Amino acid sequence: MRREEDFIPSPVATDVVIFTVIGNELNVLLVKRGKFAPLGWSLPGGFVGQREDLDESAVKTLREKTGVRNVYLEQLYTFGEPKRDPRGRVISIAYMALVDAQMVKLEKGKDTEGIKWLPVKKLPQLTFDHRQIIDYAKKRLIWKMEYTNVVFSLLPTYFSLTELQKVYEAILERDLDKRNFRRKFLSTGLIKETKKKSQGAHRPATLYNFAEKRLEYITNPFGQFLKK
Amino acid sequence: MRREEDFIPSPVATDVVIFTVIGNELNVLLVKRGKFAPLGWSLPGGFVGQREDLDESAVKTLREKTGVRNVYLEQLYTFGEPKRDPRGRVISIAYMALVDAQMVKLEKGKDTEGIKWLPVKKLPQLTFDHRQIIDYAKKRLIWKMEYTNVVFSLLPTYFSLTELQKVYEAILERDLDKRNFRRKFLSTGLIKETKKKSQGAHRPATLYNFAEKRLEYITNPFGQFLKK
DNA sequence: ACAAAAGTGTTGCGTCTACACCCATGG
DNA sequence: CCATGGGTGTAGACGCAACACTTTTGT
Repeated sequence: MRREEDFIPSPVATDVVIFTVIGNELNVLLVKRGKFAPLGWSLPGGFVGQREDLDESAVKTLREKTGVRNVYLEQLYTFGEPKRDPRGRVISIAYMALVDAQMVKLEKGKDTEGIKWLPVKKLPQLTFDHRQIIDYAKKRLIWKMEYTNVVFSLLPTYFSLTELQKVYEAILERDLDKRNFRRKFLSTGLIKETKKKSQGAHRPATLYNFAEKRLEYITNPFGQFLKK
Repeated sequence: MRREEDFIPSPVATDVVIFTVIGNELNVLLVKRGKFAPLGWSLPGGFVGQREDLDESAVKTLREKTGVRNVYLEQLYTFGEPKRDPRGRVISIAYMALVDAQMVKLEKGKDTEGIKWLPVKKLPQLTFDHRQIIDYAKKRLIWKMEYTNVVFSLLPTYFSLTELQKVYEAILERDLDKRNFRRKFLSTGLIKETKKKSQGAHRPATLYNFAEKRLEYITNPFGQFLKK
């Protein structure tokens, strides 16, 4: 069925789009390649080991760059256009991870000059097809925000409804109605009121936490989760 | 970042879940491996060539087995569990294709004893993790049926509303209300009435065709496309 | 007392669901 | 004329969008 020459294997890598929300903006973690060409900002990633599961490879990248584990991680898509890497063919399995920025300590690798959160709306030029991968990841994230409770990965354990709403607004890039948002979210049963209150200069907000920190599809009622 | 030994590349293959609807049932195309172990029913697939795009590789498999081209084809997910293939590590990029069974002429490959449509609800034991791949593909298909017009790939150019409904019912595995189905589908503007009529023993049905044979997300109104 | 953020209900509109009978044709 | 599948409308329930003021706290 296939020609013999075709059986020569290609290197396989994983690249991880790590998102977080900082100050009302969606940010992505990028590393500046400083040692090997092509230089410039890239997604963190690495080759998949011989005996390594694909998810493991992505988890390892995530742990090496951010120090976090046990966060939301999802396989997105596999990019394999033969010329996507100018140095030779590499097939890349893209992952998306969602983290609470407060939990992250950025750790520079030895091949990299820098590692930084950059706002998705104002990205510099990126190496390879990484811009395309991020665009795809963002679309998927928007979808997931509307139909699932993935948002829990972007927030600390205790949070106010306003903080929750701000995360949605940052990612959907539109304002939501406060009363409708609260009614809708509370009716899902995904979050529980706690006895804690926020502290600060103004009226303290009731803090909530998630009933279950695992991915749930919102089927109540069915239909788009958030309209306006 | 990665250990040297990890750079040894693994073979990469594509496996294609080819669906069609035959007689009110969703079917999948399987080949019976007759030459090389492990013997038994498998998804059609092949290794990705050195200079071959991933989509191309899937298209090639599809063409070799069914003779069709220009049908709906979508990358699904990449399976890479190190022991998924007992002969050694193979990373497999799964695709889903949708075809109109009438357009297909099954073509036996030289490594295969047989090639056959089998109903998804009563599959025999499959080799590797192919059962899992089909289960995943089916979930994705159900989703796409509800939110997009992918159904056009499963039907001939001209079709009646009843035929259209039967395809939905086969895949969603539930009955739909005839009046609601018609109203809903017609209101999307995705199909056009034609002057043709079906022939047969009873009252002739008006035949329709698709306004555009490209994938459209149904955003009218937003929300689940088909309830009951 | 004032600034700032938290919190709270109602109404109108549109979409979805459930449901039963007549129509056109071939045999 | 009968069997078979094609084709049609309405009413009630429910979810969604729009909208503005009061409360609580720290300073």
